[in-house]
Amino acid sequence: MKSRCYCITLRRASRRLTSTYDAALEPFGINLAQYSLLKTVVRLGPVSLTDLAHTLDLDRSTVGRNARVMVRMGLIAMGPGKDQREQALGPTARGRALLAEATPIWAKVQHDIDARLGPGKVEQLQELLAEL
Amino acid sequence: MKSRCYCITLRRASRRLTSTYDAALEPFGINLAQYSLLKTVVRLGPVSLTDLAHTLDLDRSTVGRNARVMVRMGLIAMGPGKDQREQALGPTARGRALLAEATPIWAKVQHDIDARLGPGKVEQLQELLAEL
DNA sequence: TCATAATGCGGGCATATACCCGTAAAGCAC
DNA sequence: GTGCTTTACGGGTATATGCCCGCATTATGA
Repeated sequence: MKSRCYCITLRRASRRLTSTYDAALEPFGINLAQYSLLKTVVRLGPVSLTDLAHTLDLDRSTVGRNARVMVRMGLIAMGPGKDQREQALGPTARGRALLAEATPIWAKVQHDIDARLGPGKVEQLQELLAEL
Repeated sequence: MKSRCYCITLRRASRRLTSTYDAALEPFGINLAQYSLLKTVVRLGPVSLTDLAHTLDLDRSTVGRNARVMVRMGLIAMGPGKDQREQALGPTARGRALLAEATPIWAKVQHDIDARLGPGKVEQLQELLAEL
């Protein structure tokens, strides 16, 4: 139980919290990682895989594969980029709509966490995590 | 960058910290998840997959697969359990030896984190993570 | 005792994630 | 302009992780 390994504690918390978000997003047919990807794609407009990966702090190949799944879902579209080699990712209409629908639920999860931890705690947590 | 999603922040921190531990353990040919599994198997002696999964707060099938990799590595052995259906996992001599070798390095990583965050911060972080 | 329920696993399926290698395209240096 | 380097990807390989289903075994209750 009480593994003193900081990393194990962190990983466990990450899994648990992820599943909370996943459960909340489940009615929309997406999970947290996909929600995050979709939101970023909407925010950055047409964006290359490399830039997206950099923004999300994920490996490019990871983003590429995850994006492909969402292309299959019809939430994201891949078009030609500035180059012959570059892919430009953008949201589809359905992607935008889904994001708009899901965001209030996501916000509720965030709010619930705020409420559970109490004022200032989330900021404290974010700061500590940033220092890691 | 500043994704305000608490979960994304947490996941990112988890990935980053994991890669720190992974890098430190790399000379031993194992990663953090494997180190954690090995340590728990050593601690619990002969233990079933189900109990191990419960202790690690992981899905049983995940533990089963991860353990299989370590059986291939010769660090863990699977034997008959109390039942016909139960598998008993235990460390091999090599597994024990590797754990003993790797633990000081793991401790150094922990210590470095302590030093980086400053006194009390780690406890604070652990508490916050536990409340999630 | 016998049928039903619970337990312990394995395997299939899917996502998430990273690293490495190869290919194609673009940039640069001379 | 030719050749080397950098950039952008795709695909292969591997681990991590969870869920569901099916099978075998054990426990339970009528």
